[in-house]
Amino acid sequence: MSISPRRKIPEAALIRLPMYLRLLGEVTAQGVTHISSDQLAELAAVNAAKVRKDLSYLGSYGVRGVGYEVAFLAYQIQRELGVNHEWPIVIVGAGNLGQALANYGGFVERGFGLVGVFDTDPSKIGTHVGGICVQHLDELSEVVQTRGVNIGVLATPAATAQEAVNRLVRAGVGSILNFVPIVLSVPRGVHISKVDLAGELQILSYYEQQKVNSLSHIQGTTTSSRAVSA
Amino acid sequence: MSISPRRKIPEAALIRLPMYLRLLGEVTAQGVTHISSDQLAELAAVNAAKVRKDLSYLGSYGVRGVGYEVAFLAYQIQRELGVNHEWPIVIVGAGNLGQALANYGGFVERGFGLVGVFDTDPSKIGTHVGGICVQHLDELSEVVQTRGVNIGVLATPAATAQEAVNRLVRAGVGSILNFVPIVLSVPRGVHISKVDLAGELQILSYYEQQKVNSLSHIQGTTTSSRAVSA
DNA sequence: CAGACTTTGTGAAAACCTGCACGAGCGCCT
DNA sequence: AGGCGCTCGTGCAGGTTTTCACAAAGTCTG
Repeated sequence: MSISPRRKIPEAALIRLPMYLRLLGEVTAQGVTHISSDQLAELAAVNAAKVRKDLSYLGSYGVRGVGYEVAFLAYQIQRELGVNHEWPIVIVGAGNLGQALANYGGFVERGFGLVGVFDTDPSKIGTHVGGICVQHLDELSEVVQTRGVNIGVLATPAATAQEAVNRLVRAGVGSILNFVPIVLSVPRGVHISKVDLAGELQILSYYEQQKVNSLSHIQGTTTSSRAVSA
Repeated sequence: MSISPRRKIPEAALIRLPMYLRLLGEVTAQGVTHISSDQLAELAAVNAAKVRKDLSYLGSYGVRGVGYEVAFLAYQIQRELGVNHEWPIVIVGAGNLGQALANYGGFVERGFGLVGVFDTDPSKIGTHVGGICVQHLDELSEVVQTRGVNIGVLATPAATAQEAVNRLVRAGVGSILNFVPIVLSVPRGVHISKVDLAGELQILSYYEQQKVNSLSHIQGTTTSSRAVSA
């Protein structure tokens, strides 16, 4: 009846699938053809039961007493993620980050071909980044539609991000990877995945601060206000 | 007895604090002095009860019937995150991504001053990125110790990432923001935060694939095997 | 000052995720 | 063929996160 699996994969499990897929690629390169949940768990630094449960959402592709066939499992994950074929992507915003992402080899390497880079700054338009000529944002819709783009990367300044998203959505993009540290509003059905670089550092800062605090708690409070400057 | 709050903030709540902090900064710029959990929830696109519970981990800083004083709340979040003072950071790996991160203004803007960029490639060493002269990885330990660096950013090729992490840890770095798509092993107490750019796209790809699948399910299975190439 | 109104902080319920433990199925060896 | 050892798939218990709902505590008005 249905070509694709019927179940929906829980978010928490979904997040780990790219990691499993990458690890399977690595062991394949080493000539490994079969792998147990224990071995994969070790490589992924997670619990083996979790690996089995994650993989069970794809179907019963393991063999009891043997493990998983690496190539077959990798294919099933690819199919479930939809990465068994290429996805064209566009980048909106050709600033620092946008340019770096355009040049980042990791995307195309994993099947995401860059087909457009857009900006509104006249001084950027016409320059080449990542083998692509930067176009004006007004061209976005045209490119998205002719190339069948579903996924966009947002790397504009904060002030223009929402407008850029509106354009992406209007053009037909259904999922957006957002590097701009603001909360975007999008219609139902459009997926946003956020990467907040400074936010990540602030979280790490919390853990480091905790260490400092617990140290000063033991030694007394002598080190508490030293580095407080602008 | 203790300078800092006694409780530990749950991971899930911690992740949202940087967002709240940024939003508070924005409303401050607009002249807002007080804000309710409802308003903040709207800005953050989350449930209001969640906002209140998140903030309650910091202490009882709200006033019933009134809301939160923006400046005071912002200060408390900053203090809890440890971002009320500067943190020096280093970047290891001066490739595409490393250079872009070094040039990325968002870090310094939020209190993370770049004090070193390291690589092992002789052709990179001596070049300037983000206002910093790229040094050989052998200099890492010296810089980390003299500058009191606790946080490092990892952006090397996959093959050398683990070795780079080992050096960071040995030098005394306690938290690492990892952009390299491999599983790192670190001693207990060292915190790793992972950003897998291609992985994020693969997750978006899943959602887009789901849309395609459900469409073809309704219309019949005609579109299922067209773009499968490469 | 009392009563109406607002908003916080938090118990309790619901939803979700993780990890253990074990039954079930498979291959191999004798 | 039968038994043994290995590993998957999953029910269940424990933990975490989210959401609801409401008492408590404050402001404001007349």
